[in-house]
Amino acid sequence: MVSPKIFVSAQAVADRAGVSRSAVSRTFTPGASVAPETRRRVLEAAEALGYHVNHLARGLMRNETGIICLIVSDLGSPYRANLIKTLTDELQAVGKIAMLVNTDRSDDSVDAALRQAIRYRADASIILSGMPDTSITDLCVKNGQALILINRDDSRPGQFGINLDDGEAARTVVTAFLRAGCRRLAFATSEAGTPSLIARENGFVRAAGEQGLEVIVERHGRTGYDAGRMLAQRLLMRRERPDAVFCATDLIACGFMDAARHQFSLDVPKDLCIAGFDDIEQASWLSYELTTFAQPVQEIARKSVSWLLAGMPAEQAQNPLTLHAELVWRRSIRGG
Amino acid sequence: MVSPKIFVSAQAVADRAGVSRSAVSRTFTPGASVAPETRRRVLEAAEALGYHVNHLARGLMRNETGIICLIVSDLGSPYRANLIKTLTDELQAVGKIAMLVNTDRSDDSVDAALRQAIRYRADASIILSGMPDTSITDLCVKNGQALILINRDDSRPGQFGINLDDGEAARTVVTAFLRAGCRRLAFATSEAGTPSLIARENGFVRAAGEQGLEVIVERHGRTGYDAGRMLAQRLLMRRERPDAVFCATDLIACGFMDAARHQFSLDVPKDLCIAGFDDIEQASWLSYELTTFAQPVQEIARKSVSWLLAGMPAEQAQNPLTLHAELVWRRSIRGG
DNA sequence: TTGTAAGCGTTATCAG
DNA sequence: CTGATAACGCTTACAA
Repeated sequence: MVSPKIFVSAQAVADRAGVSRSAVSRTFTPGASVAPETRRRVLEAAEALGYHVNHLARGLMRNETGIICLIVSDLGSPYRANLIKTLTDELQAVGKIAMLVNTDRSDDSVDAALRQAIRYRADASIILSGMPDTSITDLCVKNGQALILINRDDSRPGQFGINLDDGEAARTVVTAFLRAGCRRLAFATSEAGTPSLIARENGFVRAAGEQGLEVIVERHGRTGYDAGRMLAQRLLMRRERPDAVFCATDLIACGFMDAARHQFSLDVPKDLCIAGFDDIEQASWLSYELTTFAQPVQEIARKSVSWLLAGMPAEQAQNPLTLHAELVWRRSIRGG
Repeated sequence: MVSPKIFVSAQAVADRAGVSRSAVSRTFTPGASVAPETRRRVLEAAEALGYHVNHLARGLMRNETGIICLIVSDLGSPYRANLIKTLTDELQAVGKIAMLVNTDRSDDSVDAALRQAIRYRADASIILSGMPDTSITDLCVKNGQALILINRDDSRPGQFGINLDDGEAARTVVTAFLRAGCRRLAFATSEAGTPSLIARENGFVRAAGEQGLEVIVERHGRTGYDAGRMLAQRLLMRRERPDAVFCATDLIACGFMDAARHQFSLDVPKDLCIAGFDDIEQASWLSYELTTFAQPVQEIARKSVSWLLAGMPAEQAQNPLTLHAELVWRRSIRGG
């Protein structure tokens, strides 16, 4: 950094407008009482000088910075990118600003991220992936920092959790597979062990069990396209090849489908039915036309923001909010 | 916001450790001189109290906040998401933090974003899309805010520009198409009019012209998959169907390829050669295997950050930096 | 409605 | 090496 950084201050504006600096402050404080004429002169001077309120100093006094910290891993994936996009949109719409912390590098980096949030006195942190230590989340809550956990499944007091009904989605898939005449069910997932992935797996195995069917569960690597290809490799080489696969995410499903078609020359959905989860953009592409569950991204973002503004509704104080993931029917399962 | 927000201050730590607050400050300032014993006691007290330096206050004094503002549209697209991910990674590695502003909503929102950057006294802004008014960029530069423009093609003094050699890439494509025996060239692009898209178009038309070939340029809608499908619809219904298409981005190429195969039953690359640009993850998926140009994302991020830290190298003071986009050869062009 | 003055949590300066 | 003191740019009683 070489720059001089000489920003214009409220004092300078006050001098030019011939008023006190409090008058300047009030002009830029919504709802403060200031005479129209004073206001006009202040705004004129501010415009001429290129004045912008220093939000750092303001945050120092007001004890509210307007900064919301987004803590996220796997930011490059379509689902996450979309969620971030929607969240920043909603935040900006109410005058907040997003601070972005990427936790791809290491495992304890969620803690580090949360510490950053505290240092910048963020009004809240939204955790989209990874689990922080309770010690540090306690610190956040103690310091009055709101904490929102998305798809993380746990619900400690003082935190706001949003989850999906992965269990119900899993039941829906089993029904669809059965109706398509499938009997040999498989679940393809990664080794990540994320709460939502686990919920989908357990839900699927249980629902299949209730129909008297056993599920082959295969897991491999990091959640993504390559994992899907690898999982197909393993599952489709079996003697008793599955005829229906529920993939933990759409990315896995895309990889799985590609391997099934291009490497095993299978016809989807004739030889093999596939379902995914997330409804990423690629799921609707002509090469996939994947039947999947849509994450209610918009609603997740809206609920989060409204909670930030209005405080936690009493009903949610203890239990996390559970939203519905809607089935999007496309061609990867027979007989829609 | 309901929360009380009682953060612990340096004073509290000083009291507990039995030292002055300057001692506390020095303990957390890299390179400041403080006795080991004092340091130990301060750290102990800080740990016990859960103290974290207030970066807002620090920024106020130091005139350096550590905040870098990322201004971006189309954040959900694979290329942009990946760039953001890489940039935040690189920024965090040197102790900076990213502030994210989404400019999808309106056209003048880049200006609004830049104003946010000023309000929070960001050390720099990195503009990944859209063009701000010169009036506001001048304001940034005047205030000592560094400004980095990526793929924006212009180069005003005090700003740091990074571009790709789209022209050379275009020449390379023409050569590849000719070698594959293609004669009827087309360029598929959106109506966005982004500098890089225009550079690719002009470069392609020119390079083809040098070989005595004319290019059919078709443009439609917003840059993305759907535009690609639509463009295929138009181009492939022509009497003289093109036998080679250069798509302005990979997303367009994916849509184009899908439409060509699934709606026009064409064989890629036998009936039709396709090239894209960006090398997004999907380009390597088995359903596409798209020949494309890789954006040097890592290098873009590295250069940006190093410029932030070290200041602008003299050679780049006037001219933007031009990086090379490497051809990634896959199966969508015949005869690699 | 306005100005004055105190204070937010830091860091930089400067004696000791 | 340490501690007092003065900024930094703002908001907000409080008094005028």
